[in-house]
Amino acid sequence: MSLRHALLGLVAERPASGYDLLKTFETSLAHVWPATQSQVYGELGRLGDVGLLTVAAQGPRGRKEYTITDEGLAELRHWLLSTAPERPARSDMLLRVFFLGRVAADEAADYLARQGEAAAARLAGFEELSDSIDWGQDPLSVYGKVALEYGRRISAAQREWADWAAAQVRAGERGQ
Amino acid sequence: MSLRHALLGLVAERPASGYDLLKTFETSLAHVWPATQSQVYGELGRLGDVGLLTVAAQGPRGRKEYTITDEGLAELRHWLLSTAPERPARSDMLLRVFFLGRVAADEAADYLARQGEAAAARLAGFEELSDSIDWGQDPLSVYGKVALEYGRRISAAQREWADWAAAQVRAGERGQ
DNA sequence: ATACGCATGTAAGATGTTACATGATTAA
DNA sequence: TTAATCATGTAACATCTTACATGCGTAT
Repeated sequence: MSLRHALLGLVAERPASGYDLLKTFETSLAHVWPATQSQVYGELGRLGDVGLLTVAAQGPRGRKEYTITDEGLAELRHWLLSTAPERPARSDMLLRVFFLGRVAADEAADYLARQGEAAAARLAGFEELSDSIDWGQDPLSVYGKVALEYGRRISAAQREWADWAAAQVRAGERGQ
Repeated sequence: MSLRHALLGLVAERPASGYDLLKTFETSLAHVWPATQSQVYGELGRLGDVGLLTVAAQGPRGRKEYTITDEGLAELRHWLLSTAPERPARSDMLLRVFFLGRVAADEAADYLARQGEAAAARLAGFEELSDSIDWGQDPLSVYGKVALEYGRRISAAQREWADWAAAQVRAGERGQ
C-alpha cells in the first residue's frame, strides 16, 4: 500500500489537489513510484474516508485541496521508520537473461549490449536532470538529490554489468 | 505478462509439472520473478488453452507434465529478442528517501544505514550462493551465473550508496 | 496407521492499467 | 470563440496475494 504513503508524504510537504499530485507522480516520482490518474483520485478518496487526509479547501472547477491530518502524519512517520521496505523484485530484463541459452550466443550478446546502452542512456538522463534542477535547501531537494544519486549509481552498475556480461558471452562463444 | 514467458522458458528447458515449476520459482527465480502457486497453476491452464504448452504426460496424483509446443517456442524467442524489457519501477525503499525530510536527520541517517546493512546482507547471500552452487556448462548455469553477478554488483552499489547517503546526511546535520 | 510430501485447483480481495466520460476556466 | 489546461470521476480488465479446499502415494 505504498501509493497511500506516497500521497501522505507529498501532501505533508504541502497541501495539494489530485491534479497537482498527479504531476508530481509524472515527474519527480516517475522513476520511483509511478501512479496513474485513476489510482490517485481513488486513493485520495479513500484517504479522506479513513481520516488520514481532509479536504481543507475547494477551488475552481471542483478542485479539492487536501491537507494531512494528525493521524495521517502519525501513519506517515510510522511507515517511514517502523516498516521494512520490501526488497525490489521482478525484473523482466533479468528474467530474459535466464533464458538466453535458448538463442545463439551472438544474439544473447547483442541483447546484453542493448541493455548496456539502455543503462547508459538512463545514466545520461540522470546526469542531465541533476544539472538542470536548481537544488534548494528544502528537505525534498536534499533527499531528492540523494535519490537521484541512487539512480546514477545503479545505472552505472547496470551498464558495467551488461558490458561485462556481453564480453563474457562473446568469449564463451569463441571458446567453443 | 512475463509470468507466462517465465513458464515458457522453464518448460522449454525441460518438461515439468506445476509442482516442479513452483519449486523453481521459490529458488532460482525467487529474486527475479517470484510467483505463487495460484498464479502458476492458473497460467499453466491458460497456456494449455491457447496451445503454447501441452500436457505431454500424466503421472501419479493427477500430475500433469507440460511440454512446450512450436508456437510456444516461437513466442518465447519473440519475447526474448523482440520485445523491450520494461524499466524496473517502484521501490518503496527509495520512496521513503523522498520523505526523509519529515523526520530528524539522525533518524534519517539511521534509516539509510539500515538499508546499507540490508544491502550488505544481500551481497553476502549472493556470495554464499555463488560458492555453494556447482556450476555446470549447461546454458541455465552459464546465464544463471551472469544473473547472479548482476545481484552482486547491484547489491554492492546499493550498499555503497547507502553508506555515502548516511554520511552525507550526518554531515548536513552537523553543518546546521 | 499415520504423517509427510506430492499435486492440483478455486475464491476473494488488493492493486494496477487503460480507456471512457464529463465539464469549468483561462488565454489567445 | 475556440483551444489548451485544469479538474474530477468511473468502468473494465489484468495481475498478484492470501487463504481455503481436496486428495493420492510412500516411507516409517
